[in-house]
Amino acid sequence: MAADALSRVFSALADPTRRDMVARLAVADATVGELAEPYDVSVQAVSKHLKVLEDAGLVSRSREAQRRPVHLEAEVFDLMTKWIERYRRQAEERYRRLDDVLRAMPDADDVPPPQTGATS
Amino acid sequence: MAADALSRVFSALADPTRRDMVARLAVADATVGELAEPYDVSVQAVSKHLKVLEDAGLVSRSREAQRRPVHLEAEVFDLMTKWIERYRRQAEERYRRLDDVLRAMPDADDVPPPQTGATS
DNA sequence: AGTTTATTCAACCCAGGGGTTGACAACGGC
DNA sequence: GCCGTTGTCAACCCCTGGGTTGAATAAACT
Repeated sequence: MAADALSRVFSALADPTRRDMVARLAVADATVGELAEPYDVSVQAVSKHLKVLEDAGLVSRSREAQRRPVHLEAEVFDLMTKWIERYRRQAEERYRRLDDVLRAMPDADDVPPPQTGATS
Repeated sequence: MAADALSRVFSALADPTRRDMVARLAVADATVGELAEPYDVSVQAVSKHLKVLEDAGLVSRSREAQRRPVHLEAEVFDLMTKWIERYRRQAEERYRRLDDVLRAMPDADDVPPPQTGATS
């Protein structure tokens, strides 16, 4: 579901096990078996997690003999950081602007003017 | 599930509708009704989405008459960006180091030395 | 007090996610 | 050629997530 790339990346990283895998893959490539070892789940489950990460573009696998070493693809992170930064900045700017407004009118709390209050 | 904060944030943003809400809230606070208007889902569904965003710490609601204006809390973004940047940097550094290694040994492809090959 | 407006709560439905086990495919080693 | 290793596919189970509808709460308006 939610076929778009950004959703897939966020969704992939919403799982602590998968985040941990990413963390470990940042240090070094690894095989499925190696990745599975620390967790007490089946290798199949880990394989599924890897598929999720792969579909999100976070990871690539190169066939090498019967091993399938897993490699972290860090570029996809940009997709997220760009999205996040965009709205973070927007929100911060809005906050700053609000500050300005408040500073500019130090008096007008909420009190509507007693008459002719058509200032929507 | 996955009670940890980071999982909640990633999970919250894994939904396109919720990301769109965040995008709109970056521009201005809004009420539930206002937020619901563009989407063709029930107001209840939107209310649920907001609960998810709130549990993730991405938005806050202040009671004001019978309205519950929704406000974006951008600080939580830091949680994600920190996580992401950490592993992105690590991965990039590793990549750089690999480059160095490859540049340092321009000859040794894969070919193991024909004898006394105990160099694991 | 009664009605309207704004929002949430509760119960339910269905699809998908994460887990399992068991069988299968693809290789390298002997 | 056969066996062991490595990984995936398939079927299944259970639970959560997003959606629905209907009722309940809360506050303003009249």
